[in-house]
Amino acid sequence: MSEKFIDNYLLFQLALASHTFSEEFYDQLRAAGVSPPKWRILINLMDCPGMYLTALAKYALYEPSRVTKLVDQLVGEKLVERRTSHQDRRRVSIHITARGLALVKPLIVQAQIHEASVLAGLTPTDQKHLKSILRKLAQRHAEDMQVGNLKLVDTV
Amino acid sequence: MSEKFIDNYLLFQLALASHTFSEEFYDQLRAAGVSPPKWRILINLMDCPGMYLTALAKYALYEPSRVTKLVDQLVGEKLVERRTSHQDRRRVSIHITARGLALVKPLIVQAQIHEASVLAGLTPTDQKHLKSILRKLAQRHAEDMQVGNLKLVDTV
DNA sequence: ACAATATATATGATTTTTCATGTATATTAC
DNA sequence: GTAATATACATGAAAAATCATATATATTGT
Repeated sequence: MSEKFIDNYLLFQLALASHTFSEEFYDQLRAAGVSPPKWRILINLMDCPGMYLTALAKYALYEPSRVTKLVDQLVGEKLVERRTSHQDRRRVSIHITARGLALVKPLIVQAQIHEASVLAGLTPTDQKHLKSILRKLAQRHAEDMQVGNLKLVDTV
Repeated sequence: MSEKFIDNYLLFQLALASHTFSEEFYDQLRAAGVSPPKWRILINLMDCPGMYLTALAKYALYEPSRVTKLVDQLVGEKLVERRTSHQDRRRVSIHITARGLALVKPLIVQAQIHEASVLAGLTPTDQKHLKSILRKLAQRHAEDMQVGNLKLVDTV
């Protein structure tokens, strides 16, 4: 029972929880032929269609140059498309296609079922506390990344 | 204020929290010339010296073949060493060297200071709840991975 | 004891990811 | 209006990570 540093170190505890449950779900994703990075891009575009590439990168937690390449692939599969902004011709807004939606929608259902199975391991009180605390922690990301006041989409 | 799927999806909330705070600390690590994967290996060996490679992989959340390569590098830097087990000659136990300890110890202090700064954003009650819930969630990893009854070290 | 199977780690090819830099457009300062 | 700077995204070389498989040793069943 010797107490290890790791076991009470918040960053490790968060990484462990995130890793454990994400890998569980990623197995389901891969079975459906979707790589985890593609899922992360598609689900963010579902929530916020037409997001600019940079905003998408911040929300999906990837570097912009990586998102460029992921989008290249997704465009090749006709799951998303690029549109150059007319307001600012440097910017590219990314749109999920009907095909992309058709792929991602059933996965959202699976994700919700899986999430429920994870939460089922906690008491209802713990469930509420966890979500509430994670929301508070998320505000720090918004501040650090200036995600809050970021221009997200191409409003024509 | 439209509620997005992502913002209330546990796996994303966990990934976001983990990513945000880990990246904060990784900046400090890189400033000290230590890559995040090397830190993860070293800190786990600090907690449990002589761990077998497979056990180390499970605790550090990496695939065994990746740990082989990380250990190769760390051996090259004389931060760890490999020892073949006499009980089971397939197994390799990894030991942190004095040089490795000297490198990692000050980083632990930095990690604790950083962790405190993260927790400072929460009320004491939330802090307690968060750690307690994350411990409960960690049990699932132990079960899934059979980390609990795994033979960890080379007991000579 | 022997064959068949399983486990621990390593290896090398392939794929991903990162890092530094390039190109185009926009913004700011003068 | 022009030069200087900043921003958005893309590109390509380099580094890292993954995947399938190899090798060595252990374990199991007969």
